[in-house]
Amino acid sequence: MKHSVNLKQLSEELGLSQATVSRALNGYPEVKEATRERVKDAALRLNYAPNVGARGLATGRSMMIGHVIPVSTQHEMVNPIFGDFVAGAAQTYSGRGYDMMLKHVEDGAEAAAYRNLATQGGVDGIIVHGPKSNDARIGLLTALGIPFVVHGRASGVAEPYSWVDVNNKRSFRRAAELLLDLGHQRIGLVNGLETMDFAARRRAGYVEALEARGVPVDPALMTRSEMTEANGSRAAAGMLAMADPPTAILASSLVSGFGVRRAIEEAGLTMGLDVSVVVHDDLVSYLGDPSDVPLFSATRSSVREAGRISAELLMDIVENKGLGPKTRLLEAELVLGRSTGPRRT
Amino acid sequence: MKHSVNLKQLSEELGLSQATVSRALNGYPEVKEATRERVKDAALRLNYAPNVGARGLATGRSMMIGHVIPVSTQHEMVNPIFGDFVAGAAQTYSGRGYDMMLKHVEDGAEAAAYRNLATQGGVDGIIVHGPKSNDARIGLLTALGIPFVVHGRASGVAEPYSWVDVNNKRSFRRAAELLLDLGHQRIGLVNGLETMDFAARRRAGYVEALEARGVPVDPALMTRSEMTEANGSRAAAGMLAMADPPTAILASSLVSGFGVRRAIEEAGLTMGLDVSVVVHDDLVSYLGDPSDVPLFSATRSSVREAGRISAELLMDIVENKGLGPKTRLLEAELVLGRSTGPRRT
DNA sequence: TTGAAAGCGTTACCAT
DNA sequence: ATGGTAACGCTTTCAA
Repeated sequence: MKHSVNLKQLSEELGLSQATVSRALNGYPEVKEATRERVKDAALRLNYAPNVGARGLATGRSMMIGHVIPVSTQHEMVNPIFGDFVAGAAQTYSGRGYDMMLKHVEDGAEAAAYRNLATQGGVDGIIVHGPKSNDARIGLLTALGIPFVVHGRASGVAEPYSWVDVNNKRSFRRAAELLLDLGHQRIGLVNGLETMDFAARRRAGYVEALEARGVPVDPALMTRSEMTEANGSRAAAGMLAMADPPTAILASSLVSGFGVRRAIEEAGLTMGLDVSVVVHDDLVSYLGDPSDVPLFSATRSSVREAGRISAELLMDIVENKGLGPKTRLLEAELVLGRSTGPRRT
Repeated sequence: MKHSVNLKQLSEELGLSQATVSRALNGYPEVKEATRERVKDAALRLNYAPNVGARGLATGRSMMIGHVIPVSTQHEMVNPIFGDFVAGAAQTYSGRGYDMMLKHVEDGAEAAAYRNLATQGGVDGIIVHGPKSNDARIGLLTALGIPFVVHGRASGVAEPYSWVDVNNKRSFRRAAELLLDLGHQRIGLVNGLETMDFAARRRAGYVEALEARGVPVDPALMTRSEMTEANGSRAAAGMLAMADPPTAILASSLVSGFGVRRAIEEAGLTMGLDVSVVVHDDLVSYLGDPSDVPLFSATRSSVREAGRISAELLMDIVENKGLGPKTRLLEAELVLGRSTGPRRT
């Protein structure tokens, strides 16, 4: 049983030309209103929907935006914020008639994958996830001439490009300032991998705050590793075992914050009393009321918002509503947990 | 600057016909090896990639699988397992030359959206997420004749269809049996919304276990609500406030498990001592070593595996490698936490 | 206000 | 082993 028709069949059924039917359906003004209604009815009745491939061929636009899933084969963790970002973006696309394509790319084949994505005509634009400080993809996509927006920034890239990012640097400067205000002089930083641009910015903010107060920056108090609980725990444990341990720790994510908490407990210390902890989180959390949970809060909606904004920006670029590269700097969420003055100074 | 060519330009450059070039690139055996090499080189050099729309038109296949994002506008929570499932699926698609399209659908427009998805020729198959016990989408997609695989099952649907599911019922039967073995007679169930098929199955397993032992099933000990921390907490608090409170609680997810734990603490009780807790989890967790965490463990990889299996199954169906509907029943992860015998009986 | 026909970039059938 | 050419289903220019 055939459950749908194509344009030709629809037009024959109506006794109209394909051209007229197409115009009627696409809202061209020159079509008589009566005709348009008749066409719309028939389209609905016969279950007509234009073939996307054919339409793409004819218009040169695919109405599709590509996202590349940021999974490295080495550490096979899917970034937990990815789901929410994508959900926000997809919703926004759908509102303007676009769809979203998700592409999985193996580690080695990165360049080829982006090149194909840009060449195959399958997508009108691309969102770049998880930029490194000096990310080759930006140059590549610029050269290829396909519209793209980076979620995050690449500090090492000189040429202009469009991005949407959270204010990581200021967020970490503020967090450090807060701890400094409380009297802490030795503040540990448990950071993510600093090849990732966001992590580098976070450290910069932290360092900036210390230097502004003349507090020495101790490299031994700055760790960087993938943001897992185990790493956070290891990093914090190392610091706490020092001869001159930190009285406060600034953790770069919900996940490493878990590890930090664990390390503090295992060291026989009390969080918020012996050691203050501040966690930055643009991460997925499933906990409801922050007041019940000392360590972190839920910021899922902010990630979705970032997805929405990036999507909007990219579609504008695709549709040429904006000329040069555009950017959006968002507020970072800063979650304060158990932050008191130093105790054992 | 043009950075890529189409088939025509490529063939002209080579002095060959488009047909030959196409065959060479698509691995047809009748092409002379020397020619094939020459073509491949040129394709790489001139940055040729076949236009997906045109190819789709010609072949009748889009090499794309559609997923519909399960976000209801009411409770705007993206299911946390979605990200991992999708990552597993995307990886599998990519291995066989498929891509993944993610479609956001507003609550009201469900039917129309699936109908278009099936009609537009944009996808070769569909994965259905979050089935209700009597899910209309299954009948719709079957009628439309497009290949699809359901992640989960719809108990109320009589017609055959393909699905991949976790053994929720047996998992909950076992969990309840475990608690019964420990001597518990009053076991609370904090379940998800039972319009969702998985939640109904979970309750069935729980009830089955109790009835098999002749333990009365108390409706007051069975709650159902969306699986959030707040709901889990509310549900557990209600039970604990009863004249005859449960000595053990079976929670339907990591998230509600959090809430249960909170309620127990707030009631001034001790988990594992006053109240035992067992959590079922096919959910995302970011914690490393389960031994450190009494309540739950990480099962992210199992969700990705489900994504992989569903993807593989669907592609087989699309490619007609299997005839009738096929199914796969997976082991459910059952996480035991602080489960001791009843204390205050 | 409508129709005819020329693409859009492939693949696949039929020749050679 | 290779070439010519008709689809595939749509949009859009040009005519009427």
